Amino acid sequence: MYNSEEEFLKNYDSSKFEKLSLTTDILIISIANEKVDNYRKTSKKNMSILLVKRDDYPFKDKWCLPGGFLDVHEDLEDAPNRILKRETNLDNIYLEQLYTFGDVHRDPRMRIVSTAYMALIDKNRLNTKLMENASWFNVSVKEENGIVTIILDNGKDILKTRIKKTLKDKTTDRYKFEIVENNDLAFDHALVILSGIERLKNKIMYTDIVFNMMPKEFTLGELQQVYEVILNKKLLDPAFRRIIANKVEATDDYKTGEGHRPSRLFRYKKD
Amino acid sequence: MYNSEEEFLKNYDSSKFEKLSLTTDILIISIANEKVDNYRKTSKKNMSILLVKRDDYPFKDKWCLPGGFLDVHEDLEDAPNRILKRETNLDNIYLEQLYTFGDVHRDPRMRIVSTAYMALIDKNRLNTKLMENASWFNVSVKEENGIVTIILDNGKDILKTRIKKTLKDKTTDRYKFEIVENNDLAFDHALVILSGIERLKNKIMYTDIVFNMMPKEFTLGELQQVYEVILNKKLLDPAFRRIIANKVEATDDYKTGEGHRPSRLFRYKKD
DNA sequence: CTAATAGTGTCTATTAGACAGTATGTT
DNA sequence: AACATACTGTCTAATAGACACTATTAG
Repeated sequence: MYNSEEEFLKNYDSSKFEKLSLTTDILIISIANEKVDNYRKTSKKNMSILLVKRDDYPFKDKWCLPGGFLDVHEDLEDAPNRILKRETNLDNIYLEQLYTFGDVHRDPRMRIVSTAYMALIDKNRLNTKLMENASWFNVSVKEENGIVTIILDNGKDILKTRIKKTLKDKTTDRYKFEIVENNDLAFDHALVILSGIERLKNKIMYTDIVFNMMPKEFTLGELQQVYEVILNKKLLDPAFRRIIANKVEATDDYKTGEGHRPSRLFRYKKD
Repeated sequence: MYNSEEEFLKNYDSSKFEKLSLTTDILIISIANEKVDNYRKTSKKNMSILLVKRDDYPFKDKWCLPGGFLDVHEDLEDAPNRILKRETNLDNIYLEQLYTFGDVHRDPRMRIVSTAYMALIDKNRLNTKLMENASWFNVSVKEENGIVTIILDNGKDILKTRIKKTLKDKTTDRYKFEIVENNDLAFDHALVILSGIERLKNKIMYTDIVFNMMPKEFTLGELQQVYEVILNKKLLDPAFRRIIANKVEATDDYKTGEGHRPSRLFRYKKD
């Protein structure tokens, strides 16, 4: 054969294995505020994700996650960052690899493996209009008897998916997801959405990732609401404040004009 | 353009995007027993991983993780299972996707993206000889000042790698790994090894994955040793027994002939 | 004044950490 | 008998859950 690595590489024929395409899909998660008519009540918070309406086959007119093909000359992580820049015009977005999906028939066109990422953003940072065909959808998740129902709502369209969730194995915390009902989401993107939501939920209590979705300054009530939206349950005030006490620092300002006692503004403590 | 999905798919030209190769690397982790000369002492346990010596370029004569190319006609998960079967002759091995590595220059031959998996096995299940060139290496990990030193030892070769570990971001628990020193491991496999070890370490306290590495019956002392090897620290007996109390059930048998009081045998409680 | 949220004190229950003690088979 | 490990009791510290109370503004 060859006598050195250089010689080997010079003669290497990369075509001997059949190649395939790799794409990236990105679940961009943020928090939406919904005004409530009662002037005293605080605005309701929702988890919201960015979807794009497909204007071409396959899955024409269905909604899907922003994504695209990995260029052969870019690092794997560069692809989601490039797409995030395109969709939001922002740099330095929190990005985390979620999972790589690679079933043979997940794309009807051809064999495509896709690495899914999750990005968290603070909507206040957005400084340009969304791309055409893109839209924020409020997310609501319900779980009953091992079936997760996800409802996505952008004010015009309401998308509904149901996913069966079963433990892969008693020894682990990993689930097998199977789409039971899905009409409006393209590809297997419902699975990516659920993976991301669960990842966020799991991590919120032992990391500081929420702060990637918060504005510079916020009240503890607002922060608690975000935790509650993500965890999908109410928290007790004193317990919550104990948990986040050493993650935040008080500013000298208050949020006033809310029809009730003003709330102190805090910021994320970085040191 | 096209008027239906069928028509679109019939005319789809999959060659318009440059394709690439995808491989799988598998970190197979198990527990090794090391006999101690003092007849009273219990045998020492080690974490051990399976490596393969490369007999071809690139990285000829270096050690690497078992792996291989993903076939265009198999699901992504099938590739690691196929390789596990080849290397161990076992089915139903605990397998978990770790991470997808895709830097442009991670393979000197060409652009290759690799999805890494972690497999956990109980060595007692092994019923055939290892493949030629394959060998179990005992693992020892030390962390000092953000530098992780991994030493792998199979009784003949001693491989040493040092990896710099820095938090990607204060808000998260994800680290950036950079290889600082590495002579004997091929590709970026040192990173895969560290990712897997850390994943196992993180999960051991809140899942039951250890039991994938345990024989059918074991003493609590043995089980505790495995926890200690993975966590890299001593545990207090009463605390340990509290934690695993409801995961195991006692058998009627004892392990005798050990030069000290016999220990009851337990098994994993599956219900 | 009142509705609505802000913010705190404190009791209790649960869990983790630590240490010391007793038990028992092998040589 | 002595060694090494098996196994348990109990005290203490730390943390989480629960409830009740006080504080403060816009209207």
